Amino acid sequence: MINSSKKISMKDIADELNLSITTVSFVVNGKSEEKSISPATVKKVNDLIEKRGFNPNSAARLLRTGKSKTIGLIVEDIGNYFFANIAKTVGKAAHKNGYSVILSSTENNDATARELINKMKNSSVDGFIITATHGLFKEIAKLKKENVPFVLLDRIMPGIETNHVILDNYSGGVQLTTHLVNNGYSKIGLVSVVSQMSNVIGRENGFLEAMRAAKLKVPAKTILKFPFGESRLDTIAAIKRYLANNPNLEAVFFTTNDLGVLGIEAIQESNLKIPMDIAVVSFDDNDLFRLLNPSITVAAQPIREIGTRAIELLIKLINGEPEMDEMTGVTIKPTIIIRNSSPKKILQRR
Amino acid sequence: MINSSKKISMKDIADELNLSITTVSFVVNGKSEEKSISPATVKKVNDLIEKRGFNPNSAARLLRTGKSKTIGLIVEDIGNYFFANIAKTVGKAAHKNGYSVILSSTENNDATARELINKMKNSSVDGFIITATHGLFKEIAKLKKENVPFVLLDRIMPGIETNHVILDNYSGGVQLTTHLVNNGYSKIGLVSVVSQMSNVIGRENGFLEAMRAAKLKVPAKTILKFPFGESRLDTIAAIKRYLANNPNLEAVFFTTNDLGVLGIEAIQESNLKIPMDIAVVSFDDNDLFRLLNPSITVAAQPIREIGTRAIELLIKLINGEPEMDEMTGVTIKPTIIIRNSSPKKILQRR
DNA sequence: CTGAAAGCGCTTACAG
DNA sequence: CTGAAAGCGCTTACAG
Repeated sequence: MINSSKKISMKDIADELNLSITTVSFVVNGKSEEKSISPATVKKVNDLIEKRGFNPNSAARLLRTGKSKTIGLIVEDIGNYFFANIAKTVGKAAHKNGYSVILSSTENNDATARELINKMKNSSVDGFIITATHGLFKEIAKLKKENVPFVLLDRIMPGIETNHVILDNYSGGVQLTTHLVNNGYSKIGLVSVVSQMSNVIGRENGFLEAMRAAKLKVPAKTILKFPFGESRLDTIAAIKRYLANNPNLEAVFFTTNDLGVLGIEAIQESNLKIPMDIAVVSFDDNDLFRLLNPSITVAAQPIREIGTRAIELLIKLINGEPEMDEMTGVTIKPTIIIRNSSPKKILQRR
Repeated sequence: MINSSKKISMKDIADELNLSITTVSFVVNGKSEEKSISPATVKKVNDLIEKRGFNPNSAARLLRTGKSKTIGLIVEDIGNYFFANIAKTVGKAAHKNGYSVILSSTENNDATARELINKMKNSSVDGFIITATHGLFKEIAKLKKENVPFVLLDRIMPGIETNHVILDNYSGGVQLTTHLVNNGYSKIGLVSVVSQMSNVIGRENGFLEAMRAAKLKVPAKTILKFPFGESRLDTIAAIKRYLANNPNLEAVFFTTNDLGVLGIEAIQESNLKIPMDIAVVSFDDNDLFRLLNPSITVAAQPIREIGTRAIELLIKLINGEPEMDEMTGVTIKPTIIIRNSSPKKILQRR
């Protein structure tokens, strides 16, 4: 293919100006002061760069310097409201600091996550923000051992001390549950996801602990858990069955955004009314929870803050600011938003 | 910094095995057959690679070959449901084909978009999927002239023929409006976004044409438009004022997902009931529209199909499959989902 | 104030 | 069946 508009290099600029590549490189990299390049030369170079539309080849630069000015963002599911907005926040801050971001979803699959980390590692990202999956222990340990800058987001890896930015899931679980208890509900079900990750465990333990503190029972059949990636339809059907099998349940606690949405769908399809027939609380917030009638009580995550703290921490790590062996853990409090799906229990029909 | 776990290179492998880098490179790149490397050698090399955890340096490879195996995805707003799911679909397909994706949002800002394209260009992405902004004519024209593989998503650039995957926005606008008309609504307002981009124009023209065909008037004050990036609160306040100023409006057509959500919020805050006080239709679908009571009639975009077609087309372009000067345009039909926000008009209170 | 040259880690045409 | 060597486009220590 004849490419008339061939990419232009520093050599082209240097040749045309009868200068050395060195000099061009100095002005391109803003070192003209430091290297005392004459203002006249600087101007000539800059003018020609402008005219020719020269852009330094980042592969060459990366190969030479080892700095890609790229960060790897690995999330569970970019289609999810929470992670999409994490990506938005991280992306903005990254660009402000001159970084690009390579993004990928793990779909909570260990093999995918491993592959992503390896791939990004040898495409030389300068650092990672990672939403870990359960089986990622070895990879995370390796990143740490290799001094790769990274911060864990949303969940930590039990057994490894790492930089991280997470939510206080336990507290959210306790608060949401206690709120239900205080409003008079005692038969409270839990709909969650099969996971050994710290975020889910935290929410579940918060629920369990609050129930225990209130001396309330949690029979096994009032706990429903889904494997990640269960289809929408199957999930709804299972929740409907669960509701039918637990006719005297007074309230349900959904531990995730996605589950909350499908739970509401299942409740509607079961012709149950919130909160008359069943009260509802959920983790995470979204448009549906806010605008549904009745609106849904939630433990909202301060998404912007989480994203911002993560990228700021990562950039510091990349710049070697904190001592490498000193870990920074940030835990952010959820915002409990009491809405209309969990009022004081007066009477329920079921 | 002492880095005990220094990155291992082909040279290390070659030296340890008393082979040349050439041979190692051949087996790494699966050319052992073609170059008739002895099976014994291949095994030795592969074993050591495994043992040492060698990964080829992609910067070096890129510098040499010019292929980065990375695609650039530029969307309007990754926080938006539509684009988040486009990113998800594109990411999956990309990985399946061995590509990474660099992602960024333009926030509908020309300068940002320009910057992103330039940055990605010199970080040598193999191709682009771009949600264009209005002022991007020059850049798009340049990409085309330089034979950079790219496909425009969601909206085309008037005046340049390019590969693209878009929705039939006009048809969606016509269908949604005609549906309202057929159900007896005549005073129908339009809430849209200030934009000269083809997608918005298409939806608006569809609305206008359907109204004209039905011989219905569209007074100026029943049209409300927002600049991109208007704050949530300001938008809601403006829609409330609009509703108050148009007390005899019978229905509203929202041209985007985000506007539809905020519109519903404004309607709720105005103590108006859908559809009794005002009927509603919107472009795009989401959890809220599906589960709200009443559920909202929409023109849904087949997101997966759009994303899949875009990435498939791009990969073909990167592989030079279609003739470079032959453009492929894909237009996908929206799915009209009639729900409860736009029933046959019996009586309205306002 | 400016330049010649080494080297980052690969791929590949050529040689044997 | 395997290897020596050039070169991709930069950055930077060193020299003058």
